[in-house]
Amino acid sequence: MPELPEVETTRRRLLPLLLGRRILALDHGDPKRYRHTEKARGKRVEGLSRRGKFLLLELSEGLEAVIHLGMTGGFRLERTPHTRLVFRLDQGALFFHDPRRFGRIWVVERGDYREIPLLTRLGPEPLSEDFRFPTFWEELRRSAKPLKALLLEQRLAAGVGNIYADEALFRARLSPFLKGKEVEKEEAKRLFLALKAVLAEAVALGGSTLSDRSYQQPDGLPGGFQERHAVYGRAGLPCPACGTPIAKDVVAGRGTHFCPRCQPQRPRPRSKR
DNA sequence: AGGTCTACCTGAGGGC
DNA sequence: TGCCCTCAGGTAGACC
Repeated sequence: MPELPEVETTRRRLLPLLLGRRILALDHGDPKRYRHTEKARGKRVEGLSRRGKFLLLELSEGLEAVIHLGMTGGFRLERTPHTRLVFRLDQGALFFHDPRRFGRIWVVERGDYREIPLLTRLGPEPLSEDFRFPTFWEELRRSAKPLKALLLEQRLAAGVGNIYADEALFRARLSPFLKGKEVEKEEAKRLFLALKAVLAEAVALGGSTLSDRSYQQPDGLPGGFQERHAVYGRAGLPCPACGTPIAKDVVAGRGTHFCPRCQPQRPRPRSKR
């Protein structure tokens, strides 16, 4: 599932293919999912950035193409059976592949995100200077929601999805069930640092490619972070830290993996006396 | 306010 | 072998 590291890797690989190119047209037959794409016709690609899980393609004449990969979206150099949209360029083409069709594209006036409310509600970029512990801690302690739900909301940090939420909680040794307001400052600090570390490491390895290979780069290259997963997709397998079998449960409606021993359900029982 | 459920999609994998 | 069922998850929205 494309989360921050996968989207960032996609951005880096697409950059040389798109920068300076002119878009001849975006071809598709699905105007509900791919909005106002006619506006991109004839525009030049001036930049490619990322915000959370959104790719932002800066176009000439003050336009912007906003792309969300959904669960299975990605770019390919050749047409696939699940190509949903084609970027026809002055030199070559790029194929938007998306078996489950959860991906979305909007062409808008630059910065006009009225049709994309989530994009305006995103919290800070966890790998940027904007990600600051005091704000993180203030938001965390105000909420009665479980940590897993908070991480998926995109408010504490933009771009975290199911895989990296589970991996960050494991690294911070915090239960996904623990409520924000039950977290102590030291624990919050661990989570803050774990998020940065796990995301940075995953970006450095090109993200995670799962066994269904739904996520890969345009040239077919897989990511390398899946081999570092400590808990995600490892239910029943031994915890890399203590050997206890990894548990799987549902939190916030999502499959959630954790080590019942390293991530106890209650905050660290403070030793009395 | 938080929790839970459903919908949107389709391929993969388990069970029989 | 083959069919049926369930699951997976990013996000929105309904409802308790």
